[in-house]
Amino acid sequence: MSPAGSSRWSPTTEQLMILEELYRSGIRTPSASQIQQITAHLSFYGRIEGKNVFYWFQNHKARDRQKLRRKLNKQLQLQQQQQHQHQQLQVHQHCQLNQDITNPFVGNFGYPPRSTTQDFPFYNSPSLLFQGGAANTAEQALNCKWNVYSPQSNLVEKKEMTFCNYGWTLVDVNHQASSCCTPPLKTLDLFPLTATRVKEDFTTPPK
Amino acid sequence: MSPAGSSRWSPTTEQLMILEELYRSGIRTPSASQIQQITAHLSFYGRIEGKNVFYWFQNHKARDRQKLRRKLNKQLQLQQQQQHQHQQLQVHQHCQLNQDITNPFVGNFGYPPRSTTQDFPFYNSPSLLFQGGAANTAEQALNCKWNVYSPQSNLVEKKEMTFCNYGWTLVDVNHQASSCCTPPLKTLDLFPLTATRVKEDFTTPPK
DNA sequence: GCAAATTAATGATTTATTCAAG
DNA sequence: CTTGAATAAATCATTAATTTGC
Repeated sequence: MSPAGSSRWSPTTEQLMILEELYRSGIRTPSASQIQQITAHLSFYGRIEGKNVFYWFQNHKARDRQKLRRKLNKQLQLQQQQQHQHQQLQVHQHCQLNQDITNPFVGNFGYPPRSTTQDFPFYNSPSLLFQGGAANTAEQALNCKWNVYSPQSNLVEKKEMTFCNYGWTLVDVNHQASSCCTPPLKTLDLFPLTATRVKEDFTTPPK
Repeated sequence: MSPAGSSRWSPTTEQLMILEELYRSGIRTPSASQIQQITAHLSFYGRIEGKNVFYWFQNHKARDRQKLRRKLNKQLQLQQQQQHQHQQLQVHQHCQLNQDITNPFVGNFGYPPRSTTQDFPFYNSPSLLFQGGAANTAEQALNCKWNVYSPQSNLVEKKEMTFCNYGWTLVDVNHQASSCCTPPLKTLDLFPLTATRVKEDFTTPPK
């Protein structure tokens, strides 16, 4: 398939399933640390990098919106056609609606309140300096260490995660408050493999 | 001004002058390594990070295009007004020009041929791990070392630059072909402090 | 069945827009 | 009002599906 590494990443089925599960569970714009965790987790199922995760969510979100827009446009067109018929029947006057039906940008979808997150977005963000340990496929108790370089503080922070109980646990390495949106030393429920919540409709109301 | 570091970067006058000089000299979308070099250079004049340089060029380019577009639009509007007057005088017929004057996207500005550069763009790119040396303001012979982490090769490459003869020289650290657009071991002319070329018009013809 | 040729999906970049600090 | 920062939209480019002729 990929002789000596093809040019672009192709998600494996398992990776894709997990990504979609995360998306369904509400994740849209994962923070840098979330991306790190997701990447670490998914790298168990095949080659993957943080930027792939970043791009995946960006694209998936965008194309979701796109799909919704098109659907709404069709509905609008239908509605207007019906209105038109009505008008022809009722013989009514000038109704030069200035709504551009062909313009795909109709719905003003509710952007989430611009994140005041302290977590810098991925592309400003730490590069992941894996120090091995992730490729250790022999052991069941996987452990994943990496460094996070914060260009803001100019510091390198050590990170570590352990795979246990069929889930990843973040290990507190240097006991300092991680100043991250997710509290440290807690089992992150990023990977609800026991998926119960399947919200197919994520049409959060705009504004 | 900035008690313990204000939230966003403000370029110093010198930094700004150099950035503008670089821009005038033709740089629009600096590669990762260019950003590193520029950042290293400018950090001599004040606190600065790679992302600042990245954003600066992005914004400057965008707002330049914006300015040009507005100018062209005004010209077009004037032209059309004049045409309109002509038409009224010459009493001529249907001339429903389908050019949308209000549409700000008029000029098809010549995007540079999509970079086939091997150099990954900045946000996929190395974070700059400065290892000190840049703050050594006492000595005239400045030396600047840093590491470049490539998420693609998962390798960390050592880099080094030395300030001498009123310019920066890239030092070849590990003797491997840097596989970078600029040949190593050569004085980079990124900072033409002896600026002679002042091309105010960068209207490269489209396509 | 099976490749070459087309088309559809989708990963990766770049540009446009928006927000808010100063 | 200017402009650094962040995000969304548009675009490009490559891979996968699918069709087509044999």
